[in-house]
Amino acid sequence: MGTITKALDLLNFFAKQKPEIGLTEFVRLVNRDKATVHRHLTELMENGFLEQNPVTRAYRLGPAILRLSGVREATHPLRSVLRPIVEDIARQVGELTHVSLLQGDVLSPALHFDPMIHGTQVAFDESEILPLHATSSGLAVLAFADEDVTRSVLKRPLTKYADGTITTAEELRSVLDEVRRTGTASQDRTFDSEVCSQGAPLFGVGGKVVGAVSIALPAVRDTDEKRAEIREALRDGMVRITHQLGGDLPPEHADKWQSAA
Amino acid sequence: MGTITKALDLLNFFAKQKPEIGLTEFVRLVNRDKATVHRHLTELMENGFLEQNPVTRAYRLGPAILRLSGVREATHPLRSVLRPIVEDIARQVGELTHVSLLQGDVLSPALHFDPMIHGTQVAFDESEILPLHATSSGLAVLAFADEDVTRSVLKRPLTKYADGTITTAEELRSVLDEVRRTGTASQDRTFDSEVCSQGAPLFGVGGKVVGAVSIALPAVRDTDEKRAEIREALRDGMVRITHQLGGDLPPEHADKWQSAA
DNA sequence: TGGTTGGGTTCATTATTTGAACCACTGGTA
DNA sequence: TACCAGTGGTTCAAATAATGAACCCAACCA
Repeated sequence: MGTITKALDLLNFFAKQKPEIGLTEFVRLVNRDKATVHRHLTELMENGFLEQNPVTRAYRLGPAILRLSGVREATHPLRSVLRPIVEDIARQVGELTHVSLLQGDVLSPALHFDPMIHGTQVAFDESEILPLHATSSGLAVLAFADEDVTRSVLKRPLTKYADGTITTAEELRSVLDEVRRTGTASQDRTFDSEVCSQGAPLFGVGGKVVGAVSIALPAVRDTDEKRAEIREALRDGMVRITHQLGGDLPPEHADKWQSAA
Repeated sequence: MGTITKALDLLNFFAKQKPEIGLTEFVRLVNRDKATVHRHLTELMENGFLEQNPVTRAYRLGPAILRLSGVREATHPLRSVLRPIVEDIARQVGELTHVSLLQGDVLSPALHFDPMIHGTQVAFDESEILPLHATSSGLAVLAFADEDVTRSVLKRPLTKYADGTITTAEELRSVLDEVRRTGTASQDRTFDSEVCSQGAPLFGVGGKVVGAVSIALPAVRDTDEKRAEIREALRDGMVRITHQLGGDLPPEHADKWQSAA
């Protein structure tokens, strides 16, 4: 792990629930020497990626992020392109729909929309990083990703998040086979103990997986009919989004989703 | 310059006009060894800060940025808090108004709004980094910043952007004295050869400068009356924004702006 | 066929990162 | 008052990780 990665990794600990993190807490989180962490933090700060709360001395994300996201969105307007499609899917099935992008061996949420037509909702945190092995999005990605992504996921222990989480390599492989057969991943309480979800992969140019679109709903609403309805919506949605991204369905798998269109 | 800074520095070359940059172009831009640049780029990519155009192999900003800006905006809603005030100021004077934040010895645009009521407009690029010595925002910041910021600006040569750019240390110091007296910085064609602007500092907790609010207009519209009108709007605006940010005016200077309220 | 420009890699050398121990401050408390 | 535990931050020798000259490969083109 290079110095750059170590430093950038620090940024991943920020989330909506954790907007400010102090030096000592960081040291505990990453299990590295205090001096090292401190130097990384100050260097990130000098570059505007962090700023320091002047009273608590805790660190928070800095203004450089704002500028960069401005550039990214201005030149590659992913969110604005995705938003109408995602909202459409969400309204169609009446449940929270989100798109995440593959980033190394982890998923980074890009956009979500909840039509809010039910009394209970899934609490989706757009700022939280999603593990590949414990989410339907992640499994949809893994199933169609290069073999080395799967290998790098298996290198680390498969953290158990909820009752349904896959924790063994064999189980994972067999689930991935199933996902490859059907084209969508279906998960029951694998990441959150009250949430079920289904996901479908998204492809970029050349048929490479770039992320996933997924629909999540409270386990209590997860009936068989609803599940079928969601699967159809995802098949349709993943084709639309992939096309919008300028991507191509991998020819050897294309029939799984296109037949639905 | 540490490795982390070198890597993060690469990200600063992206702007709306330059959304994708190849390896060789990067090498030219930063004047470092190709192998080094390549390693930095791939490490940034592994962390999702960059992604690669699969056909041209050029690099562009990656999805990690999106997630981080989501966290930052969710936990420290700067833009959404600033937007109404900035729009109000812009409509009041009828000219482009923007807020930038101090980031090391450079300014990073955070938000801008153009009421678009005239036939010609200033082309403001929210993705471009602003130098401190050549913009009214920068001078407003420098005038009230710690002395070491000024020193670090003077360490490097003062790049000439347009006819009016300040290029000598003496000139800069005398202008800063003037800015400290009046509370606002006024600049005539210092960054762009057709644009005039005025700026006022913004303060955070404890009266530390955190950035600037500034109004820019085509030189042809820059009359004496308009200039006075803008100055008043800025004085009023900087007080409102500083308060919104939870900041305090430095007591020894406060009268310069508050008298206007 | 040879020249150019692009992206990417290798490996010995070198310089930068690292971490144990340290200091300084704050708040609690005996 | 003195002591402790908890912050954030710094130092400097030792070790690891970053560096860059030279290299390869592919595409383009004349």
